[in-house]
Amino acid sequence: MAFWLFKSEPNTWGWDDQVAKGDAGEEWDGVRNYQARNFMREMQLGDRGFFYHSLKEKSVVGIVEICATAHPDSKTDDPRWECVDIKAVRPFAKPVSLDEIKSNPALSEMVLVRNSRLSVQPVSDAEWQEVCRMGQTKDD
DNA sequence: GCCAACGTTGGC
DNA sequence: GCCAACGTTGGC
Repeated sequence: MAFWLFKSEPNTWGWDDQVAKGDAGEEWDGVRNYQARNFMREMQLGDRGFFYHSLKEKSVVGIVEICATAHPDSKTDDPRWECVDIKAVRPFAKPVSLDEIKSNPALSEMVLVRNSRLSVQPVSDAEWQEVCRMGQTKDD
């Protein structure tokens, strides 16, 4: 299984919106960046991801699961853009802030630290485990 | 609200 | 195909 990170502005599409969609999940639409799209094409059913709030919060707030693999983005007619569907799995007991991630040497190579602008990112196994530990949340 | 970093666009 | 100009993102 692979791990990912999805970034969103909470006032546009936040964790609470994602939870409201339940197990049906929702398209991760609106991505207009080739790197991010290519990562979504690699995603498999059952892969897990972090849900990250940018701007004021700057924290990983929960865990999501891929519930549909890449398909055309319904919000555009441009065939270049695809997206996956994700559903909320569980919130973090304790949100993990960007500051905490940056100050943890084990996470210094995270894409979130290296390239803060990429909205869909891969996360390594070790990083996944570490951030889950910091968030005091089991991924099962 | 500013600005640095990055990606995209379009003229040549 | 290069590169300058521009727009967007997101941390500060």
